[in-house]
Amino acid sequence: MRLSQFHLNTVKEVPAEAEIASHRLMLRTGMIRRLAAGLYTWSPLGLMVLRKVEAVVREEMLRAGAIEMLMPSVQPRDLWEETGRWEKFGPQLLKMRDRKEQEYCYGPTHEEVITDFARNELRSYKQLPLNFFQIQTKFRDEIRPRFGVMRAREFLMKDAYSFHLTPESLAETYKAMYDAYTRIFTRLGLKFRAVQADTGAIGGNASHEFQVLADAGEDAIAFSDGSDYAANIEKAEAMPPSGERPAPSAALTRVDTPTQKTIDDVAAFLKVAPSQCVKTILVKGRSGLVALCVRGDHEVNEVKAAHLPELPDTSELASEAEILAATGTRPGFIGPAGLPDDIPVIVDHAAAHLADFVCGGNADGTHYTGANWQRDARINRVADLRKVVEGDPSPDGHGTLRLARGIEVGHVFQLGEKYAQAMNATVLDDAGKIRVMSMGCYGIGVSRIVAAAIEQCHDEAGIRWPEPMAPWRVAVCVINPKNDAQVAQAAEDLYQSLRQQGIDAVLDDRGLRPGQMFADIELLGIPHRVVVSERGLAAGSFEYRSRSESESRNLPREDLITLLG
RNA sequence: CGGGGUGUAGCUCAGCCUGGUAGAGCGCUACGUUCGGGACGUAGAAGUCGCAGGUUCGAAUCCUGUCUCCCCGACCA
Repeated sequence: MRLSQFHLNTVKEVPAEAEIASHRLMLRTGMIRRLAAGLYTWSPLGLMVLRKVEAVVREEMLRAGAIEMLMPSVQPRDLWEETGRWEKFGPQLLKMRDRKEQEYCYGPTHEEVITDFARNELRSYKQLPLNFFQIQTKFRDEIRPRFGVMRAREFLMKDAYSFHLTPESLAETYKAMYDAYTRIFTRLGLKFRAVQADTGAIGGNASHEFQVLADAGEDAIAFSDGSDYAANIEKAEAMPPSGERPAPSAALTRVDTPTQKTIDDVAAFLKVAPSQCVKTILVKGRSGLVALCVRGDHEVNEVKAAHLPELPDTSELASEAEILAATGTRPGFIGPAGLPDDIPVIVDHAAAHLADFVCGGNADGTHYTGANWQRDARINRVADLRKVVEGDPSPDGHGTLRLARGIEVGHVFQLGEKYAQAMNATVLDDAGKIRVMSMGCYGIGVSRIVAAAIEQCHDEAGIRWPEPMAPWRVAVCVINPKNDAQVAQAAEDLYQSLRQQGIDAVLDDRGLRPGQMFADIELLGIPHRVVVSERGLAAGSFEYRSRSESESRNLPREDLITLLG
């Protein structure tokens, strides 16, 4: 490619609301342009990168035995009614009507369509297992799109869906996908972790997320420093403290805490550690309110709470009015001691291990000190309710947990029979018996990978692409081609011979001043730069500089080609 | 969904409080000088001030409505 014939439009300024590096750099390089909230146009430059990612994903999927197909982005309502997701998916599902008033949605995912395809196509266990994948645009009407293509509404996704007769076969493909994902992210040159993930409302046996490590990540992940244990913080198990709970030694005493509503305020006011306090949160249960108790220095893990039999799949905080009606007091002064009998008290392991603790007094402006379980406060159930924190023991018994931020770029999932059952996707087994198929699904956020890579690989000057993702591997820059036909010709020759050797090179023949040209090439993150100038020509060499090095070196043509080849 | 902002030239923004017919920087066009780290000079093109209504002699500016986009919150008592 010659840049003089390409469309490149780099800019110096970006809107103040572009907060994170990847968003800013994608705008500055012109890779993307915003069309509306969460909708972006990929410019020719941006598309080159997107296609490179896509190519790696496709190659590895094919290598792992998956087969590609393409499904419609617009999907009819009745399919979604079959799985109950027309309602259940919520407002993220973009719904629309056609001229006949038929209802459709823009596909946020394709389980329904593929399952429909499979039930029509597949008749016999002999056809299984099969793993179909597609790479296409999907749409989710996010509450708050942000960070450019990181959390866009429309995005490019690779989704694979596998079909099996047995759980063993599913597990096998799951493993193959896990390995393929590991290869994909490794090939792309990203620092990532595969972490255990919550299977959520879908259930199923196993699920892993692939997280690119970056401070701007929206997910928190926990990993052990003594083993390869890693999990999304939603999933990471908190181990119960060892040993017996200490015996009570203090008397239950009501103290005035007129304005102290938060744990930090109460702890500071009473001069105790937050870890000696019990935090009580009232949520809406399946019937009536439910009290969740964690230690003051811990936080409730919503996802774990949602697994409690007392709570619906998505729990919600009780409103102040509901709390007042149920307990006669306001948020900030709720505690397990003396709570009305009809409110179940569910206590986290760590909180249940406390003795002589501080908790809300169930009367405005008061707390208790010296509270003790059983003697003063009821426990209906002890459970793992909290988010793990740095320094917690690893659940696998090896090492302690550390926390990091991650960007979820891939997710593998054993769905089991959920969708196949709902949509009656069956085959005959070797005994001629009708069997519901087992399914797995495996997603990769292709467009998100582009942003995640920039998040991980950039510096002051711009992007520093891992080679497999760079729009071009090598930029040949010409200094003052108009003044010297020999220089222009030498650059042209070099460019041609690089191309002939299969080296992915671009010729910057725009005739810009050097400073401007170099700044652009660095902003774009081209891994290798070669400068062709009168000076170098006279010396019989080319000036080479790697994007990751601050010094350039002069190389004769042959050495240069060897280096780049 | 709640709160707060925002919308002015292709882009990034100022002007609005205190009403008098629109500005800067970048970018763009032409010419000249310059030419190895985002050059300089001269001249120029370019905006129904988001939209609708109102107040006023007069509205980018004040009022009402509406839309857009952004930020924060929507679970830590």
